[in-house]
Amino acid sequence: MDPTQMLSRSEEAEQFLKQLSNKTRLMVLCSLLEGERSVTELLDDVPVTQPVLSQHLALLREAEFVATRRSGQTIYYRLADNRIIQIMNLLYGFFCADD
Amino acid sequence: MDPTQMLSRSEEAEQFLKQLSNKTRLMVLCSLLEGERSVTELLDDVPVTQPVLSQHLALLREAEFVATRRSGQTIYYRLADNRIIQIMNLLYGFFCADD
DNA sequence: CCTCAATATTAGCTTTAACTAATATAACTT
DNA sequence: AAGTTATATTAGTTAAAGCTAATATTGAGG
Repeated sequence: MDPTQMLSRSEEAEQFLKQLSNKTRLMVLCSLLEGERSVTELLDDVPVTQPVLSQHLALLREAEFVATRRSGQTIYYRLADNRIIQIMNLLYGFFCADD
Repeated sequence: MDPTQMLSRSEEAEQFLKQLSNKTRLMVLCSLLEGERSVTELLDDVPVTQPVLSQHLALLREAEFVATRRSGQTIYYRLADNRIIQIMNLLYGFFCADD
């Protein structure tokens, strides 16, 4: 591969991985692997304060890893990137299998 | 999964991903996908200075993502973690396919 | 032994990520 | 309209990652 392209591909991949490299975001994504969840439901699963969760959700939205739908005051999050599903399944196998 | 375990699994996964989340390290690992490489050979492939490359190699060694073998003054690096091969192949598909 | 080539390490600086605390917005409920 | 629940945002601080520049180590060859 030509060097300029190799560099820019690795920068994209770096960015992608960094957006994933956080325990709170991983727990959120893992929870969403099972299906749609409201913020309150996520707060039950993930041991963080509400503002911190909200900040991580904002990042996941900006990365377009997740999408949302509103129903009244409740906002439901779901996975929106097939690459995330693939990576999360791999990571699940590495770190969470046989539990 | 029990909450304490979920947290510790996500911390492990976070750590694992962070060690991967760097363009230089990704280029190194990508190069090593094709086989063993000396530091000098890696320097030809990866656009960084020698000390920077060496720092990233140290991190990859500590993570045990790579292993080394010495031959005279030359040190050869190779992939040493099957999880890395799997993730790199996935990332290659996401970011480098059809080039 | 002295020098050169290959590789590694350390210190200092800058940038980026993540947390806390406080506050804001938006939509139901009475 | 006022209160309450659900969610988001912002400012400020701290900690971690990455770079540059300088220097150290290790092995080979004369």
